[in-house]
Amino acid sequence: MPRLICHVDMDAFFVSVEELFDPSLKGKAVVVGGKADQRGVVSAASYEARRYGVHSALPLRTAAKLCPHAIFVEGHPERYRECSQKVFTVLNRFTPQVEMASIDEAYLDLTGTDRLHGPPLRTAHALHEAMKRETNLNCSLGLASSRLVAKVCSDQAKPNGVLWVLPGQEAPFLAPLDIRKIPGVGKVTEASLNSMGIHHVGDLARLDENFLRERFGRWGLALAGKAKGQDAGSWFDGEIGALEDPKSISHEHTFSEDVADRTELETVLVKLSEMVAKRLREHKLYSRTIQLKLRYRDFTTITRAHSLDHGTQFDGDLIAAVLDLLQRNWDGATPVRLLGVHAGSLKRNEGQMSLLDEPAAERLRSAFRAIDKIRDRFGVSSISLARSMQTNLREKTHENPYDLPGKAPQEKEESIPPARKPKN
DNA sequence: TCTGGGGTCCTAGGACCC
DNA sequence: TCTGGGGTCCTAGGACCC
Repeated sequence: MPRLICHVDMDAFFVSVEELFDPSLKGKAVVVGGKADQRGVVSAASYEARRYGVHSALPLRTAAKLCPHAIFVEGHPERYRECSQKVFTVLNRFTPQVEMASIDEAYLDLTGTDRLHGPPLRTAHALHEAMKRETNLNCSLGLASSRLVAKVCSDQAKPNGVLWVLPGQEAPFLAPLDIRKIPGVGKVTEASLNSMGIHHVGDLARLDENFLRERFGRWGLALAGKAKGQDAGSWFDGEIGALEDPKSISHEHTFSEDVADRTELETVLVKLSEMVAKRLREHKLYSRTIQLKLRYRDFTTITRAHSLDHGTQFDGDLIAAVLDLLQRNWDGATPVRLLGVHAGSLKRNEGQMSLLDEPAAERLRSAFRAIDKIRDRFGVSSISLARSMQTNLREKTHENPYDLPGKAPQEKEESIPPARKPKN
């Protein structure tokens, strides 16, 4: 029996959520992502704004030129997460086999649920209506025998539609579509395929697998499978709904104007490190590879990594690694556009090489639990390790205060600013 | 046009070990 | 001595997705 996969994709999700909070936006050209003159790109555009050529990833300033009368609104990640949770709740009632693929889309495995919900189209329509009723949001649904076809399907069904591709009809459904409709085919692959005279999925499906493998390596094999609607390649395969740990956690910041001041760069790196470390602790994960990212004015971007001999989830370790990487890789003069801190090689435990004995490690963890609670209430910047405020001192004394992951808990001082109002 | 932020996966070279 | 082959780790960069 073929699988029955449903892909649910929320329509103009960020814009629709903003409309829930401000109904006056409805029916207007709305751009979510920031102010019209900011450095940044469009996160989402309403269908009205799209008519002027505005789309996500477009620079905000360009969007403003294309659609001068558009309303530009700041994004609200908390609102989107909250709505995403409601979406999940609705879906989860139809089957426990739900997997949120991102904040606004999900896969459901509906194989064998016809006795419970009826035939596929009836199930899909029930889901569609339940979503509208309970979240006030529109979505589009794709039904098919593979994730890949279901995803392409929901895209074809947009906006606010339902589309089912019957088993056996995958190839004829895909054949006339533009190659770009295949998830994983972006600008570069498209250009490359176009140069070979391949424009539609059907052209690709007719090609010899070996030819594609010679031309594109393993990616070529995956492509051949995709052209036939198979969940070929690694990540599309597998159970729906299996929860997995994240593989990396990162935060980055683009300055509104390029910065060449060391202290300012270090201050931002400390903050980014603290945010990453906090999320490592929330996930109960330890990272062994800390990476610094630098982007310059001309957009050239470098990443420099350092692997530790033990995993860590503590601010000081990340800060030490990242400041050291900056020291070694930044010339001290070139203006910086973006800074990033990335934690990779994530594990559920520290590994064998921990520098701390277990009681010390537990004292540290408990100190950080307290710190994280304060940060949850008052914001990340409300509390820092005393040392992390002394980036200047490090320069002057030529010693690195972060060499050890919190030599002892008493080294950390809580510093709560006098009158800082809690958010909300 | 002047390019965010959070991710995943893949490739490729060099080190290092057996 | 002029020369292997495989496996794994580390690092850097890039395509792609939402």
